[in-house]
Amino acid sequence: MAIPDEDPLFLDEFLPYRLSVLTNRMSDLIAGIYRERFGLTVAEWRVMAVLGLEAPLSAGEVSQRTAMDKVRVSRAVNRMSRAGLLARHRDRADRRRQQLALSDRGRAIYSEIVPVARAVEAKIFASLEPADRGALDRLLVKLDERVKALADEPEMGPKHG
Amino acid sequence: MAIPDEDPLFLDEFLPYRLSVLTNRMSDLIAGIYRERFGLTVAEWRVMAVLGLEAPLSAGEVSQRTAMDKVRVSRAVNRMSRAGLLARHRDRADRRRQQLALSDRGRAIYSEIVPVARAVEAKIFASLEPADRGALDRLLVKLDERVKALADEPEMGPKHG
DNA sequence: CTAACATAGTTTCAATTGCAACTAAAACCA
DNA sequence: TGGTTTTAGTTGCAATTGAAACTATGTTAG
Repeated sequence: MAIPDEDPLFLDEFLPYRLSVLTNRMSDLIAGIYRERFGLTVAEWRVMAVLGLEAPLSAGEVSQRTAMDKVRVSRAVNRMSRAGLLARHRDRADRRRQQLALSDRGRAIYSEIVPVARAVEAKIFASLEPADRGALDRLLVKLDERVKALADEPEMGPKHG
Repeated sequence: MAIPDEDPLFLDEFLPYRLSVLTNRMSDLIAGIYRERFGLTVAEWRVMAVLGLEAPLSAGEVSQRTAMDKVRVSRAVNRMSRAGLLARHRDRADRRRQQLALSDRGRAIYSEIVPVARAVEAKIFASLEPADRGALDRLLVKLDERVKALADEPEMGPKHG
């Protein structure tokens, strides 16, 4: 038999699968909240989150800080600019860049959305003891390092190896 | 000031964000391996994983077991059928359904891919002590339950509330 | 039996995505 | 200085996605 009965692979015990399903569920939940209450996509929320903390930033800097590629940032910035949530000024020193910063309206929404984001996070993690949260934090750090390292290995690398 | 300096929200300390970034990195890594070595997408791998364990299944059953919507399953099944990886037979008792099962060729690839999937999982989780893995397992169960519960709440629900 | 409804799976269509090509501006260098 | 290369950000395009409509079949109620 080709089926390895001795050591079957159950998808719901397979950690990458479980992590993916959980994360997608969580993302959908959160995306729904941002969309409904603020008319923002997750990409836009991320741009807002970094600009709310540190501004002005160039699109490239936003890209690094949000782990989103520059196309996604460009589009999020465009929508937000059209919606009057942020201002873009060409950087005088380097006219390829633009300095991005939240507008008053953007900052107002930022002030509203941050507590909501915290509340959602709190609701999600309410099932975890404080010790569990520390553990989760530690695990995520380890896994993230590991996955980044693996992605850089030639044998496992991204794209064609 | 609109910026809550007292309690700033750092994106890289925000758990939904961190989970999302980690999972996307992991997915990209794994997707690359399946694609390169077996010419399969993640959706196809999932279909293969459940059919390798239990067959025949209908598309709907595959959909439940893989947490993928029926459109995605339909397309994965189509590609796999064209590639000769699985056989579809109309269910005699209910001619709307089809019974899906891996072909010999599908089973051969299944036998090859399962150890690879395990090896990738092992590589990713090699940085974790056995106790850590137990902890991760426990945390994922708790979080998944929690997120599912929240998604069903009217106030947080999916789509328009 | 038949009309209404329900379900399995496919297809259509519009939105999202990201790679690659592009434009504009800077940096390098000979 | 002027040509080549690099970088910031945008746009074109093709692939992916999923909601909603659709087709075919099955079930239920009258």
